[in-house]
Amino acid sequence: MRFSRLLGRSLKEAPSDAECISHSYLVRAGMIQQVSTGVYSYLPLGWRAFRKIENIIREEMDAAGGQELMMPSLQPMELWEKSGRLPSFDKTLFTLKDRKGHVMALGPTHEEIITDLVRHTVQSYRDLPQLLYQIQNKFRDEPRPRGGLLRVREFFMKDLYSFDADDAGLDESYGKMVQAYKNIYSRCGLSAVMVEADSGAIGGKASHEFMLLVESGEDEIIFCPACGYAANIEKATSIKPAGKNEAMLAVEEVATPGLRSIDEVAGFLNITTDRTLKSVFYVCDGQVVFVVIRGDFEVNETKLKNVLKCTEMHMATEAEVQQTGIVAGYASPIGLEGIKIVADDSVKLGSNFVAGANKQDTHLKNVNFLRDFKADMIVDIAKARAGDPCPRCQKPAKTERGIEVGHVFKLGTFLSEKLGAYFLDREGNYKPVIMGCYGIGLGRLLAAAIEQNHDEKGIIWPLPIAPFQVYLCPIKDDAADVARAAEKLYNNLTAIGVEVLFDDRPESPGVKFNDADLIGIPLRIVISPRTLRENAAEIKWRKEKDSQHLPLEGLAETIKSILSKALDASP
RNA sequence: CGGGGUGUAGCGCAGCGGCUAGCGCGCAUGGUUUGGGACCAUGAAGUCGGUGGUUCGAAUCCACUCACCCCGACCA
Repeated sequence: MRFSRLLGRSLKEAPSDAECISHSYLVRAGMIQQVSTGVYSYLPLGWRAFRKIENIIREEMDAAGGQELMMPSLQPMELWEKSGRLPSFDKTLFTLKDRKGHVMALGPTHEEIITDLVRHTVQSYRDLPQLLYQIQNKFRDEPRPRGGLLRVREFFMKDLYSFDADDAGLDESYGKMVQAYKNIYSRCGLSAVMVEADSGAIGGKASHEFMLLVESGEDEIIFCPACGYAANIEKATSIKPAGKNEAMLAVEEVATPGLRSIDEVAGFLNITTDRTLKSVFYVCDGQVVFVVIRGDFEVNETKLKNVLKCTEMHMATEAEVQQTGIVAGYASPIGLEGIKIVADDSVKLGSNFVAGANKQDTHLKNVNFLRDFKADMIVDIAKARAGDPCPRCQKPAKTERGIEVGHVFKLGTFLSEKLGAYFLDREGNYKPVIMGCYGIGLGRLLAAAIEQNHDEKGIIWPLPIAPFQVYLCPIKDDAADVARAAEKLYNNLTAIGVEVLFDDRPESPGVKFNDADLIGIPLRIVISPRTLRENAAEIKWRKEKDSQHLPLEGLAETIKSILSKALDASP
């Protein structure tokens, strides 16, 4: 490709709305352009990188036994009503009306469609297993798109759905996909970690996410360097350190004027926060729930939502709290009636806690679980903490941030039952197909790759997903011999299948070098009067500082073998 | 959905009652340059987000509205 013909130009200044690196560089390098909130066009350069990723994913899906197919974005609401997942998608679902007033949805995912498809095509255990996938755009009206390509409303996703006759089959399909995913990230030149995950709106049983670890990531993970335990913070557990276990003392009131937060109260009474009980209120499907947890822990809302089995949950507003008669800031589970109380199991770890008195400016000392208050549920709803012991091996756990670039689920049979995807097994029994689903967001993976691979000058593409492999950069190309040598090398490289971006623009060296760094093509070749004096060209990797000179003689072949060596060596 | 913010040339911004709306980058033409975002000259490019109002006069003040951004809620 000749740079002079390439659509899109680089920008010196980042768009003012770019808050993360990948967004800024993608726009500055002329790879994407925003069309609307969370809606982007890909320009040729960005699309080439995208297609590299897409091809790697397709190859791995095929290698794992997947069959590619295509399903519509336009989906009838009836299928969503049938599957019962409408409430969990709710406003996230884009809907529209056809000319007859019939409501349709723009598919946020395709489990409903594929299950319906399988219902018509799979009748016998002989038709199973099936691994079916698609690489298509999906639509979700996100409450808040952000970060350029990291969280958008229209996005490309590879989704594979597995259909098996029994649990052993599901385990096997799941295992194949986990391996395929590891292959994909590694072939893209990226290092991803697999973590245990909450299954969220998709529903189902076991679930894992694949994370690219970057500081700017919006997900937090807990991991154990000693045994390898790793989980999304939404799912993670850690061992809660026991508090002081003393003989129970009599409850007494203590005046705490104006002190509302745990830190203020603990500071005032000169005790540590693990000697206190914290009260938090949520509204779950319209019902107020009182949550009590030891003061040094935070509530993990995902866990809470799961134990309450509710579809909509939010922190109670001031007004909602007051309606229940609770005194905000001084709330207490003691003597509370008519409200569901959920206690974290940390309230059992310790004694003689300080808790609210349900009375303005007052707390209670020496509060003990069971003696002074009870709970409707006593469960683990605490956020796991770095530093606390790992649940597997008891060594201290650590925390990292990451970007979710893949998610796999064991769905089980709830969708096949709802949508009627049944088969006859060997014994003639009528059974629901057992499902799994496995998704990768392509645009997000592209952006995450940049978050993980860049410097202050620009992108540093891993070779396998770079839009071009080589940036050919003649300098002083009004000198006839430079132009001639560059043209020749460009033709030779192209002829043997090397992907070259040929910077044939009449620009100064500084402009070309800076664009080369910004766009981030892995290998840069410079031809100038200086190199021609030695009958050579300068070769430099984007990720490295130093360059070397190689003879022009047979250079195209030399470059090709350097590239294939590098591709083989990539992680 | 709550709070905050921004809409002026392709991009980044200034102008915030006074008449022909500016700057930098980019773009076009010509010339001089050429190993890390060169320089000179000339030039093209704007319904000042939209609607309505106040005023002799509105990019500027007011109201409404739309779009976009940030924080939170929420969310693969």
